[in-house]
Amino acid sequence: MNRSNSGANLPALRSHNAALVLDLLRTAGDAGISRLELAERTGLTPQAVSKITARLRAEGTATEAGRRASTGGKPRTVLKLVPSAGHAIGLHLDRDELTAVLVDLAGTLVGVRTVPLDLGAGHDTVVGTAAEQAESLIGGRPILGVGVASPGPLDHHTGVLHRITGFPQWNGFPLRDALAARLGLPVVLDKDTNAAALGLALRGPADSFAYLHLGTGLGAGLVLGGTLLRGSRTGAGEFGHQTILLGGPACGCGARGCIEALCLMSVARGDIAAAARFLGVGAANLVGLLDIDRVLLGGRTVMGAQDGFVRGVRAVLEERARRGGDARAVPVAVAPGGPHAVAEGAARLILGPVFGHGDGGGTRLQAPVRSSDLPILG
Amino acid sequence: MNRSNSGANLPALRSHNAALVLDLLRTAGDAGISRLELAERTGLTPQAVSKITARLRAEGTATEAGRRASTGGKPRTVLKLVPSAGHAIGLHLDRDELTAVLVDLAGTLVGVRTVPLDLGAGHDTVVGTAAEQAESLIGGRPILGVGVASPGPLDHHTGVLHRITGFPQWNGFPLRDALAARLGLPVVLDKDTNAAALGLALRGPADSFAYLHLGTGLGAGLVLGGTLLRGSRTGAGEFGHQTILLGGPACGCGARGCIEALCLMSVARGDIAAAARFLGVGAANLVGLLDIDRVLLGGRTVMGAQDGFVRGVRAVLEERARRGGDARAVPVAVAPGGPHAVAEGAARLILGPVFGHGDGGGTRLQAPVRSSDLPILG
DNA sequence: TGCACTTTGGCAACAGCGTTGCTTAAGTGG
DNA sequence: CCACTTAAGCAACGCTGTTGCCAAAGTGCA
Repeated sequence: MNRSNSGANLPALRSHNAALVLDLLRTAGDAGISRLELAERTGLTPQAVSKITARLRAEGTATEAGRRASTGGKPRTVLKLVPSAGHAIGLHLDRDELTAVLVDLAGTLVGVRTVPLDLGAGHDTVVGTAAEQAESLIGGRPILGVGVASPGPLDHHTGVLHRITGFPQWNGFPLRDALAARLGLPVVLDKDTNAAALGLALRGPADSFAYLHLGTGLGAGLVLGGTLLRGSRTGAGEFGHQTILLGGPACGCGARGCIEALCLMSVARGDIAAAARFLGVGAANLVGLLDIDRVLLGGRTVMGAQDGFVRGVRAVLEERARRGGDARAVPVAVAPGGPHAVAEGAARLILGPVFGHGDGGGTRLQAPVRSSDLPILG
Repeated sequence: MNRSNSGANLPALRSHNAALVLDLLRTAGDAGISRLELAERTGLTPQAVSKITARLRAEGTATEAGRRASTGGKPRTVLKLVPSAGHAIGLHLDRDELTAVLVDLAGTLVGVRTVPLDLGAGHDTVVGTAAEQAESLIGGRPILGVGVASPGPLDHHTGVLHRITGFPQWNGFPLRDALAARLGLPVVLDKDTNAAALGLALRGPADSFAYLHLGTGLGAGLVLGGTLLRGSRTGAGEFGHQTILLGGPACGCGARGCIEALCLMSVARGDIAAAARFLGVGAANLVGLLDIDRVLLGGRTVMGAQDGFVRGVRAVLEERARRGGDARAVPVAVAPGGPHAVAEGAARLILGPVFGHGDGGGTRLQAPVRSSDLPILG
């Protein structure tokens, strides 16, 4: 059950268990999972799992798909998620382009559209373009909702943008509500780095990790204990302006010795190794402070010199591990996912709550979201 | 309900709601709280709250205590927690002394004992002394469990100590199990900074804060979104060895420019203002990265020059807020709680789960903890 | 081929949760 | 004194996961 301040009743109990089972089905993927395995993993009795899966099958969100080999008795029946039982839209609003994706319940990409878009154009133009792209992908399908990833800062709870660097005209604009009104769908807004981290969290097995994004700026998405850390005012992840060199070179933020400034200066000089070392020092600080399992790198600058950045960051973390007497350093890798990773992560803002992850942001999809509320079953 | 991977059944539902109500009763303190207010706060129906509070009253953990003024009808009956319905022991194992406290359900200090203790003495001596101090405080009362706060690093899940700086002989010692076997009570082990932070979390209203402890070393306890962050290997909060001055003075850890080294060197020179500024830079990094609401300072060194440290850290944070255009800087204060704060926080390791906070650590008190399982009600 | 055994999974009855509908208790105000 | 308001409990209820039992569907040996 979610750590919350609200009481739970029978429907909440039911949703919780259904979401848990759905999540295990999702994680199992094409391999599927048997009822008894579900019972072991959830701690529920086999009979309870039978009832829950029967409901899910009746709703169309799960299905039987073959059997396992017998171990001396009746063979186990394999259950799988039916990915087409629900879809979500993910929008990545970047400074110069808009990427829209349609994904199914399993998170599989069903459709993509990318169009150039000047974030400096008027509110109506941007909202209109975003809505058009979303609608063209939907194609009449029932949609759970729309997740939007935007450069920060912004307020995830209210869905309002703040002062985006270089685009002050968006300050205070209620993007979530504007888009929700235009599309008639639930919309959730979050920072691009958070969306990327969320996509990675649902993809991989790492319980705690940091996604470091180095593009025109430097930011981080933090997943701690399986949960995305947004902070009190959706401000968490401001990694670029961590001071690592007191009295160092001036940064655009007004301070000195910020990681971002040091990295970008090195990159501008063409010295990737130096940039990677600065990034590594920041990563080492993160690893120590938060005790994370993994560091993932992304962003256009990193993608332009993947090996150099991974090697440089890894070297700093290995040095740190040696000092601490740890057998193994925290692994470093380039974030998987390709060019639509952020948009796909944005879609996960919608899919997450269906599987019991997070709270669906400011806009609760339902209260609580239960599988029987999937629109397709309406 | 707790974000977990385990299914929930009716007893779990009942425990969850009972814990929620108990927590509201605890928070209300001497002022008490009415049934209808409980219903509003939990989202449960008034009738459900009536049933739950009736059970709690029957068990002895809650009681009626007067009525509020009428607002035109029957006046509300005020309910309060019965603090004496349960007690917990908190032990603070420090390098040179042991503090043991006995607290009641409300967290109120009932008894304290402090004895000198050399952590360098043998395992049996230390465990024996700890057990003796605990037993002398218990005095036949039914006890929920014993929380132990120790210098890190250690593993909170297994209850095993790691390589404590200066006391390598404890490496790998299963302190939790040793003490549990000796006392016949559930024991939970955690780092001293975590215990301190947990005590502060249950005391104040701040949802997210950092407790920075500057004594012989520098560490942090992080509470994010109401939950103590322990990290994957109970390693979170290693704040002292954050690099803030690349290529700076050498630190005992083998790196250069660690906050701890910079702070302690300044303190050694008697330059509290400089130490506070270094601490402030680290705090500013934290505030940006985690978007916390509050910074609290503690530890012997801080307590020796409270004003200097608070002013210095505050100045850095205010400068940071000005740069970011924020109206208000994150507030800084000395952590309240007095000399037994850590031991009291350790006791909260046991009390927390009763009120639905956290998971009770490696040793689950019960599975799940429900109020009817309080030993006193046996 | 037949029978014993193992394992899976559903049916039916059940205890217990919060909810609903209604009644009783205990005040205020004209 | 009576109408009204508000609080809180009783009883019946729907629905949850659980328990006890049984049918289905395999394996393996005689």
